[in-house]
Amino acid sequence: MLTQRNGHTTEDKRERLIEAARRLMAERGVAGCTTKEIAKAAGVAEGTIYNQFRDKSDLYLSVAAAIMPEFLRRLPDEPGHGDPRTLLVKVGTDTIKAMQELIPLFSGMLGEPELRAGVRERWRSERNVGKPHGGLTEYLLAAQAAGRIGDGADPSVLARMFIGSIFHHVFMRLLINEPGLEPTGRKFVESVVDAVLAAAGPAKVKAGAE
Amino acid sequence: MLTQRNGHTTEDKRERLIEAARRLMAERGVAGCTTKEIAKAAGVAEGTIYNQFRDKSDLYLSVAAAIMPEFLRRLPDEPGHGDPRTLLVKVGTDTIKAMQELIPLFSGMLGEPELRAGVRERWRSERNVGKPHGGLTEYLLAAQAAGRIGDGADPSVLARMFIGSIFHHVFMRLLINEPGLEPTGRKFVESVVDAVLAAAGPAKVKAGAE
Amino acid sequence: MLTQRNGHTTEDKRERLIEAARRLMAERGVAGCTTKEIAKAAGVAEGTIYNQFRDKSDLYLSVAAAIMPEFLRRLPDEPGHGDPRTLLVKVGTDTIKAMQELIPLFSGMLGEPELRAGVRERWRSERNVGKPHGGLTEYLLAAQAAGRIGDGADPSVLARMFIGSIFHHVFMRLLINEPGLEPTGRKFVESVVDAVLAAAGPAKVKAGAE
Amino acid sequence: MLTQRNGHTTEDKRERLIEAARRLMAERGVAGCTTKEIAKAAGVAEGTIYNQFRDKSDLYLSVAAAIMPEFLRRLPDEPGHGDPRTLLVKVGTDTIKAMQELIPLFSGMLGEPELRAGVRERWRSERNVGKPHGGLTEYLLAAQAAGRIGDGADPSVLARMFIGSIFHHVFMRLLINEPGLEPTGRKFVESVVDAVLAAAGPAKVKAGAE
DNA sequence: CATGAATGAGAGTTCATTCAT
DNA sequence: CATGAATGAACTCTCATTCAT
Repeated sequence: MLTQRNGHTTEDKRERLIEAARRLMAERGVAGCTTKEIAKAAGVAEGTIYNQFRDKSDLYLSVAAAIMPEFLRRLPDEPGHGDPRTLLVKVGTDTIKAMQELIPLFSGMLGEPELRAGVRERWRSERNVGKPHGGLTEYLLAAQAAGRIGDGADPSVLARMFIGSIFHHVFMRLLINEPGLEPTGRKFVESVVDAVLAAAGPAKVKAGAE
Repeated sequence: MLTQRNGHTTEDKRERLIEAARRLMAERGVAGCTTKEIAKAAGVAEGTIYNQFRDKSDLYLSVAAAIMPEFLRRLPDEPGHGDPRTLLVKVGTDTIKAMQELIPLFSGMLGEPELRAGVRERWRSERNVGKPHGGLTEYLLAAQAAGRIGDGADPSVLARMFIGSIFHHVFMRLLINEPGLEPTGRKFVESVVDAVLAAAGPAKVKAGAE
Repeated sequence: MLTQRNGHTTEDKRERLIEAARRLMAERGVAGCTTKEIAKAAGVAEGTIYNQFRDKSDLYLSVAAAIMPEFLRRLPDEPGHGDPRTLLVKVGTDTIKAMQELIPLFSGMLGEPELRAGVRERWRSERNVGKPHGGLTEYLLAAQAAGRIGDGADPSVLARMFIGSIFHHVFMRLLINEPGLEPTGRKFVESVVDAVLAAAGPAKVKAGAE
Repeated sequence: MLTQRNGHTTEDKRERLIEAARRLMAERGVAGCTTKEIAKAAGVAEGTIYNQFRDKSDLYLSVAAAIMPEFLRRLPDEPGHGDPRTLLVKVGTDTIKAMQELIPLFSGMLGEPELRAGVRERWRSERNVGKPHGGLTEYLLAAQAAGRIGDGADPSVLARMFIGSIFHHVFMRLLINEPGLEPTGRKFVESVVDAVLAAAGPAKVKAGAE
């Protein structure tokens, strides 16, 4: 690993840039984020961005690529254990937190076809990335199979409703910035989870009876 | 009605600008929309924008103000009649169409605090504007009271799930632009409506039995 | 005289425009003065300016032409009477007041050769206009001839020093806007008058001895 | 010294911009001076202005800051030597030259309160800057103390008359641009100096008798 | 590979001027 | 002659990108 004279490695710089861009983009949106600011926040020269990334779009895509795996890792590898309601509430509040970064990022890409093509390209290779309900669908399917939640509804639809509600909730909060909204939105998540479980119908197995 | 030298009326110009901006913003997002392009698309000189609107933000807010009432008008004034499922599917597909314009518009505002403050200001005066689930909540409440849908879930939560699912669906489609997705997304809406009705629980009154 | 339906005469509009332009230009300088503002201040439509004046420059020149005669009228027609010192102090304080309008006007013309050519043209036809020391020179010459002030210096030079001191004084005040400076600058004028009289040398005739 | 790709040094660019702005502003005034022109005259891209200066105002203020020290340096450090008349004539002709740059610069600032505030701010820290008669006052005071000029008048007033006459002279020349006026105005300066010395009264010490 | 001054296309905005009414 | 919406050239300033060091 090459160590530079300032004590940072090259790999470091790339990561620092992604980290800085991620933070700034979550705060101010993509449009309000200049390369100068990102470089300064990362503690590197502006030109360094162009050594590490092809252009600004490439940096954005790398930020997106860095966030998604974390986002998807919210879900348990083994869905059979624990109370589904408790788990879904946890997943929901985690999702709220993650969405606060993801939404400004994605929103800034809407108007730029090239960026969108890039993100599409990158996501094609990764399972479930870009389809945030995908992992959740698998979890719900497994939970239905185990009888831990009802099987009265398509788990894919349940997952979309769950994610969609939270997505919309966070989006509107970012847009309107109502000071009254509770920061984590736990109560909101709980009511959504209850509605999702109600849509699924009665479980075959009592929760917590493992 | 005063006719200007180019054959258009004054009122016309303002409307044409809003119409052009609306179209371009839905296509390319707010950021990818220059005043020059908007003026050209409206068949008007760039300076005319500044006769009709204080600045570009004011034009954006006017576009938003023009879209929202149309969006809210989707809902029936009298919720007691018609099959709830049929109606909700209609509302859902209308919402999909409206969201295709609203989402690029709103997304472009996320990074700009001043725009957001402006939209907040304008919406404060209008009932339900900016809270797209509000009108729907009222409809569902009335439908529950009439026994046309089940009352096993908070109608506000049902409305959020309904709107949220569609919002997220359209957003991701705009982002990923999967050519495979059906344009109107009717099938998607139907499955969401079914899940919402399932979450509400069994209706007291048979649908269509009026 | 043609009377318009709003009760103003055409001549009125021209005067009102000149008056409004004069006020605004003294306040904000020529550059900070738009045709829209001037028209509004005059209570007429913007287009009316172009009925009354060829263009904005023509309006400026008309303002200049309106101010100068007033400025020159400060001097007494018959210089033989009154105490020269008292009179010069009066002339000086009047000049300060006039300069507060003239300097922003002239300053705005410096960078525009066409305006300058216009003002040169107009002033060529009027005696002493544009040579503000000219009238004063004549007064001082007469006062010297009458023995009311000393004849130890060229009256033209004395006049230039007198006017120049005040011009510079007002200019710097407009530039720096020192709040400490007394508004009328009477004390400053008195000291300048004393120095001018000192430069002229002792008078042959005692002041006030007529 | 870092050499940039076009062969100029960085320090060079800043100086070249100030030099170009100074020349153009003296020629055409501040208002008639675009950033595009200044950049072109300096042989630099327009954007470079904004690397070196916060905005156009900052460039103006830097030009002003560059001119003033030169202007003040006209005065001798040791006022006791040389014939006062000869020296004052030299100072006067130097002042005429300097004023040809200073007046267009200052005139352009009259209508812009922010610029004026900026120049006030910068001048507060430098002795005598912005009070062009200040240094001259000190010289005249010393000359009076040495008996080389008369002490019959307040040296501060004498200095103001001297500077004021020249200021007004140059201003009107810039405004009217009479081709007949001699370029340096030496004769004018001589007559002013004579009047100033006359106002001061007879010297105690014969000129040139050191 | 790191740097950051230099670049210039292009953004939003202003404003003197025109002209159909 | 009065009006004021329409006009578009020209302005200041931003910012992703380049490249000599």
